[in-house]
Amino acid sequence: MPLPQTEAPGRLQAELMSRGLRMTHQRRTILSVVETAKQHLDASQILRRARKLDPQVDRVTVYRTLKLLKRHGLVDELDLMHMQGEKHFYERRPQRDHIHMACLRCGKITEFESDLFDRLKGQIQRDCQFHIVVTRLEIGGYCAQCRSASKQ
Amino acid sequence: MPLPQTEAPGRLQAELMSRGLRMTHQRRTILSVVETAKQHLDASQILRRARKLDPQVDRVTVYRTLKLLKRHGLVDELDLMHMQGEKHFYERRPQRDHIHMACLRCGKITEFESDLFDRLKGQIQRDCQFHIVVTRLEIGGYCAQCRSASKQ
DNA sequence: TTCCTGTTGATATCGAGTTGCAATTATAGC
DNA sequence: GCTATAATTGCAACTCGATATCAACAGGAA
Repeated sequence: MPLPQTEAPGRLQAELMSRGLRMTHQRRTILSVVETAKQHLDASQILRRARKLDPQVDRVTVYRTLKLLKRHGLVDELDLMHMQGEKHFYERRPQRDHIHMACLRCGKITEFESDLFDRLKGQIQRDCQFHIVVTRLEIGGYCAQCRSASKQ
Repeated sequence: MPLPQTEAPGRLQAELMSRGLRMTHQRRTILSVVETAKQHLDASQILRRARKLDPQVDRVTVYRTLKLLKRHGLVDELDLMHMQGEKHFYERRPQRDHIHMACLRCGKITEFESDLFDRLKGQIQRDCQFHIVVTRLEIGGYCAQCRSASKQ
């Protein structure tokens, strides 16, 4: 019995299709996982979730699909300061770049947008004649909660 | 015949000793490699250079020493946008944080300091109540040379 | 010089990611 | 709706950076 294909195509899927890429069942599954993720997932987490939807999906296909999405600028790859080994995390590329802050004590990841960051990128493009394609600003430190907790 | 131990101890070595850490021959060798590096080196390059000074130095000791230096905030670990596989690169932590720009075409790494970056960090500390320990801003794109080369 | 503890090296191992290749399948053209 | 074909997939073996274990060793305080 075929799975119900009633859900809306999703932005990632529409993007890939408009670029003339084949839309396989596996890709649809992986894209839906990435698209609906509410946190930063690594490749093995994406695989696990994809397998729940379609047990046939292979590790290799996840890696290949992530590489494809990255190459097309549809997802960003994060390291999150290597706080969890050498894992890489993925998120849909947002409209506006943001900064990732990782608390070295509790591990919480916070996101932050800033005009200053946008201006900094503008300065770099101008002063260095460097055409920016992708940025990654990750900050390690201690979040407000952990700071006040350690003061007591 | 013992190697001449006449060279000045070096800042890294002095730092580690002042923190009460044992100064072994291997550590001295690895520190001198890191300290005199004129480019960003990965672990295997550091090993190769260390072995030229002391063929006894083991891979494992290089990894352990780098981890130690990182933990003490004496070196920074860079990914350089993963342009060369999963290698990590190391550099002595500078007085003032800088940005790394990686050209996606020629691979050149450029460094850049900016008041805006310093102000951005200040904003984050203030607005997010986040105590910054380490930052990493890496930018991928196309350098001036490659941009003008591709226009012809 | 001695002793104790931190450090090292050899080996095995881990885990993320990749490669080669035969089998499968999406899709364009009829 | 078929068919052809080129892209995609799954499997297995593999690469490579990094880590764990543990016995042997050595820095440095007393």
